[in-house]
Amino acid sequence: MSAQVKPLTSFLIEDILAFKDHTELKNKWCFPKTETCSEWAEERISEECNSDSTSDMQTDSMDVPCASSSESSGPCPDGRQKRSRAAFTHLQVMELEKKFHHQKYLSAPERAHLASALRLTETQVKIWFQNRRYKTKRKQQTEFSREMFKVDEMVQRDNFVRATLLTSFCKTYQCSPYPWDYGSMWGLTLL
DNA sequence: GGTGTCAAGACGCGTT
DNA sequence: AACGCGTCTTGACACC
Repeated sequence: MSAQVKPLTSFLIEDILAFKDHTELKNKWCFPKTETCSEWAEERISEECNSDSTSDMQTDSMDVPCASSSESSGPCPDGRQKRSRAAFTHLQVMELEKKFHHQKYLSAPERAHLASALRLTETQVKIWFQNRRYKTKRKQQTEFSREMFKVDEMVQRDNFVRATLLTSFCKTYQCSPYPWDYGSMWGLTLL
């Protein structure tokens, strides 16, 4: 690891300790119920120290994406290599989310820096941001269409009320011809 | 078994 | 040609 880049877990744990809303963080990342956020972070620090003292090459389970169980299981019976799906750790996702919240696009140097800090490949960071932008867009679109559906419902209800009122009005006062004969002129939509 | 989530694959497009 | 992007799909996985 380069000298400029902070060791990952310390880098992230400092942020977690600085995180104000522990409850939100715990809910988001499903910390064990008995653990406070600080306890959890401190435990991770001690884990990091232990792992550092044992082996530099040993991968920290908190930092490195979990390889899927299939990855070690080899190729499929038909000979094709079984596709694996890396599951990023909570800390990695949290850092990515934080960065994404701050900026939706990364420059190449920023991507390289983040990738090395999170011990991911640049491609993984790039794809994560790509997928994240798409996810945001999709969410916005569904919210928008839900709103439009609501508006449409309101307009229809409004038209129905207008039509009902006009009908009863005309019946009461025996209007002839009925107002809907002038609908196009008045710009009314009668059901 | 059905379903949702998510990293990665595929494809087309624009930019350099 | 190489690259990054948006978009949609796929496959692995977890949860019920």
